[in-house]
Amino acid sequence: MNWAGVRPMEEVTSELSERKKGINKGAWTAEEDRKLAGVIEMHGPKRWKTLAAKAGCVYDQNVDRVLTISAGLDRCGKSCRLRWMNYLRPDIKRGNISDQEEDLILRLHKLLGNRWSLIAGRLPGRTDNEIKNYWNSHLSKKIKRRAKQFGGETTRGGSLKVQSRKGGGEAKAEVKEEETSKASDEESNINFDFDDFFDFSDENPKYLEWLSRFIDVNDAVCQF
DNA sequence: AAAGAGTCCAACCGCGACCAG
DNA sequence: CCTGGTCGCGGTTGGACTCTT
Repeated sequence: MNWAGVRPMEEVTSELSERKKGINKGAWTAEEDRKLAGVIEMHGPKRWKTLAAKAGCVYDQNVDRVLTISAGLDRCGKSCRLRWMNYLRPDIKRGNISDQEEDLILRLHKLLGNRWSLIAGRLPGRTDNEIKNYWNSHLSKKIKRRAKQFGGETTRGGSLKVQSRKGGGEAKAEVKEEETSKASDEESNINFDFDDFFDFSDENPKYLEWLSRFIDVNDAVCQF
């Protein structure tokens, strides 16, 4: 292989981003998916802006050189990240939310409010977007129906709200007594009730075993 | 069969936090 | 300390699909 005239990755990256004036929007095509998956396979799911520019390049990491350049992804880094996180990731679980998962979502939402990423973190293979959509399309209605049915009585304990921490790094749920998450307030006639949340007395053992894979119940109780 | 209403979900947007220079 | 780039989050939107009339 003759490397003469083959340019370093950094040079190509900056040229590609220069070239890109129009950013593509809307639904992703199979070709875009393939390009994005390819470039993530090589570089890992990070530096999304750079990845978007690199997609379309055939890159040999052994020699840090670009072998060929085809049309890249006219997508912003944000869009690439979202596509990967919500659709392309290999560990994504497809299919319907099970009853057990639904129950866990309900419990976690009571505890955390609209902290979808935290909730998703307890449900392997499920994305925050998926859970958020599921909540908005199924569960919120279900709860409203139930509340109507039982005359709005949804709580018997004190309320606990979770500070919303938008953006940045790993999620740290800071539990605070006074906080206002606009969205959680909306549903939050549903106040958190420790007794209720951790009351597994009527659960069958099989479910508890499943649940314990995602929540260390003892740990959780101790934290409060 | 057609039109309107309702539902679902992928994708976009705006914002705030983090971090390197 | 400040600033710009980047990332991740929750809210919202819009189009495709399904259901109802």
